[in-house]
Amino acid sequence: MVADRSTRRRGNAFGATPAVTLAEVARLADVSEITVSRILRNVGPVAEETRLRVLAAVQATGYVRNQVAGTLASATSNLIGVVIPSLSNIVFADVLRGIDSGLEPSGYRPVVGITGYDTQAEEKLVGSLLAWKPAAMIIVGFEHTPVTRRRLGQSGIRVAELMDIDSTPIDLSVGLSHHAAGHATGRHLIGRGYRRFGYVGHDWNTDRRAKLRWDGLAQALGEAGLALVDQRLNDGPSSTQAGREGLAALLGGTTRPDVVVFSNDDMAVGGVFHCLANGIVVKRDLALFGFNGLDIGQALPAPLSTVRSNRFRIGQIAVEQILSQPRRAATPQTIDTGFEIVEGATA
Amino acid sequence: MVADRSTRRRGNAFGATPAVTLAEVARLADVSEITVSRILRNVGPVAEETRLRVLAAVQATGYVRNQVAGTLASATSNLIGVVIPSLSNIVFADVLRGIDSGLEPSGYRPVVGITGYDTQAEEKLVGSLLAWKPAAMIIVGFEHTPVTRRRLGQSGIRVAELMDIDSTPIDLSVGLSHHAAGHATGRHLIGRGYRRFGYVGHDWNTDRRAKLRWDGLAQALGEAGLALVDQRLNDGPSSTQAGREGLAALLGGTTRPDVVVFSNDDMAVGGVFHCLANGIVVKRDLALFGFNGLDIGQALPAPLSTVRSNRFRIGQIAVEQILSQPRRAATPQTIDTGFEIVEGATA
DNA sequence: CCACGAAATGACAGCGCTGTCATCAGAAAA
DNA sequence: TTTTCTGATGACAGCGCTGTCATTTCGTGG
Repeated sequence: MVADRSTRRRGNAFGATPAVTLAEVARLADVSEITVSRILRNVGPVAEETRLRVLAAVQATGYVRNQVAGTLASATSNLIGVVIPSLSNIVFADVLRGIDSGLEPSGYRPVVGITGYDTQAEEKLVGSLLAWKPAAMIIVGFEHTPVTRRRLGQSGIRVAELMDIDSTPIDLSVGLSHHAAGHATGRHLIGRGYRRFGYVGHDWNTDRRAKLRWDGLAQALGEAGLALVDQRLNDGPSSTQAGREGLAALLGGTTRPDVVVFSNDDMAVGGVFHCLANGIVVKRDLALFGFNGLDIGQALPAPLSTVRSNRFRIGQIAVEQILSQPRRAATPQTIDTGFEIVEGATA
Repeated sequence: MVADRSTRRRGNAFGATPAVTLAEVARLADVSEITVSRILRNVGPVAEETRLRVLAAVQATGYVRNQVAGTLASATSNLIGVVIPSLSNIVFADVLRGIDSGLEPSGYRPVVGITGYDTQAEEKLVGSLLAWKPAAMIIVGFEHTPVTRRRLGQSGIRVAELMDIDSTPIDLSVGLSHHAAGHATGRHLIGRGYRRFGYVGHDWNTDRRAKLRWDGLAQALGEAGLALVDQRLNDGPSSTQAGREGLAALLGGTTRPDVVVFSNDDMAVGGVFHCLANGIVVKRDLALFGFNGLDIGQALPAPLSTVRSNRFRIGQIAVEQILSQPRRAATPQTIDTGFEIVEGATA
C-alpha cells in the first residue's frame, strides 16, 4: 500500500513545529489562498473588509510567510549575496554596514560570506551563495579565481565589486583609485616639505589595494626625483601591533626618514603608539601618515594625518545602484567614490 | 486561448539568464533528475561511471543548484538567521566572525540583520528572517518586544541569545555574566588598593550589559563600604571620543578619583588619550580600567587593564551548540563563557 | 540453472507559494 | 434597460527540487 504522501513531512529539517500555511489562513478567513497572498504582499485590489478578516486570521493562526516557497514561485529573491574578506578589519565591517543600511528600507536581506582573503574559499562561497539565487552579489575586490569570475559573469544578476576601481569590473565597481590615493599622499607630503620618506606596510598578497597605494606613492616620489629611503613590510595582516613593531624596526635602520607613510590607519596608530612610548614627538621629530580615516586615528591625542576612504558610502552606493538599476548595463560601469586628504596633526 | 504556461517565467526577478535546471542536466547525462540530485548531494548508492557522466554534464551546462527549490522540497534550510545590534562596535563584528567561523565547515550560511539597538526594528527583522525558515536564529541580548519573543518561541527552531546570561533565555544563551564581571572588576581594583572610584560610561538604554556591569561594580564597592565618588554618562553610543570627553568632564569635577572604570575599552582608550594629551601619567596619577579586552587596548603604549570577554568564542560556541543539538532541550540552557581580568599596566 | 539480496536507478507526487487568465458582481455609461 | 467597465476574487498550474516507494539489474550460492 502506498503511504499517505500528503503528510510525509512537516515542520523544518530539525523536526520542529507544524507550520501554518497560507491554506489554513485562507480557510479560516473563508477566502482563497491567492487572496491571502495578495493581501500579505499588498498587490492587487482587495476589499477593506476582506483585508481585515484575513489579517485577523493571520493573527489568530500566527502565520509566518514562507519566503522560500514565495521565492521559488515568483522567481524573485530578496536575498543579496555579500562576500567580504574579513570582519576583523573594521574597514569591511564599515562596508557591510553601508550595504545593510542601503538594503534596510527595501526588505532585501544580505547573506554573508567571509573568505579570509582566500580566493579558493571565495570560489566555494560564491558557488553556495549563487545557489540561493540572490537578486545580486556584492563582493570585495577584483581578485577572483577564473571559475568565480565566470560564475559571477554567467549568473546574469548584478555583480558589484567594491573598494577598488583600478581594474575592469564584471559588471559594476564602486570604490576609489588606490593608486591615485597613494599618489595624492605623495604629492601632499612633498608639498609640505618632506623629503626622506619611509614606509611601513603589511602583507601585499592579501591586500592588493595597499600595494596599489604604494605604487602611487612611489610614482609621486619618482616624479619629484625622490625615492623611499627605507621601508618595512610585515607579512601578516595589518594591525596596530604590526605598525608599532614596523616603525620600531624602521627607526632601527641606518637612514632616518622625516616622514613615514603607513599602509593604513591601523598600522599608523601603532606607529603613533611607538612614538608615544619612546619619547618621539610626532611631527616635530617624525611625521606619520595613514590611510582610511578611521575614528580611532581622529581620536588620538593628535589626530592622525591620513586619507579618508568613504567605506560606508561605498557599500551604500553599491546597493543603491543595484536596486535602482536591476539589470546590467551593456558595458561595465565604475563609480568613483573618491577620497580626501585629512590634514590631521601628525604630518 | 490559454497562454503557454510552461514558459511563463524564466530567470530571476530581474529578468536575467535562462537558468539551467536539474532536468537539463539529467537529459544530457541520460539519467533521471533524481539521480543527478543524489549525486550532487552525495546520498544513496551511485555507480561511479554514472557519477562521472553526470558531473561532466553539470560542468558542460554550467548548472548551479537551486537551494530555494531544494529547501522547499526537503524542508531543510541551511540558513541561519543572525540578528545583531550594530556593526560599528567591533564587539559584534567579533561575534559575527565567531558565528561565521563555526558555520564555515557546515555549509550553513548566515543571513544577517542589524537592529541599530532598536527593538521595534528587531521585531520586523526577526519576522522577515523567520520567513526564510532558517534552521536556527542567533540574536544578541535579551531585550526583545513581546511579539519578537513569542515569534521566536513559537518558531520551534533553536534560538540562541548571546553575550549575556543574566536572564532566562527562550532556548539557549551563551555569554558571560556582566554583573559578575562588574563585580570582579570592583574586587580586583579594591584589592589593588584603589578607593576613590570614578566611572565614565555611555548610554545604558541601548546597552543593558553596561548597566549590569555598573551594577556589579557598585555592589562590590558597597560590600567594601565604598561608593563611586563621581561618574559621567554620555548619552550616545560608546566611542573613543566619548571616553575622552567623559574623562575630561569627570576630572573637571570637584572630587578627584584615583581610578576610573570605563563602560568598555573604546571608552577607556579615549581616557588614555585624554591623559596622554594632558600630561597625566596613567596609573601613577590616575588608574584606568576598561572592559572587553580589545586589541587596540593591548597595543597602547601601556596595555590597558581590562576584562576580556570571549566574544569570538561566544559566537562560535553558539553555532556549535545549535549544529550539534538541532532540537531544543526541554528547558532553557545557559552556557557561561566566562571572562578574565587582564592586569595590563593602567590600573 | 534458479532464487535471492544488494546495488543502482527511476516514477511520482508534493513542498507552499504566486503568475496568469477567468469569472462575477455592481456601478457607470449609453 | 442594456452595455461596458472596474473592482474583487478565484481556479489552475507550475516554480525546481527531493522523499518515498517501486523497479530493474546483476553477482552469488545452492
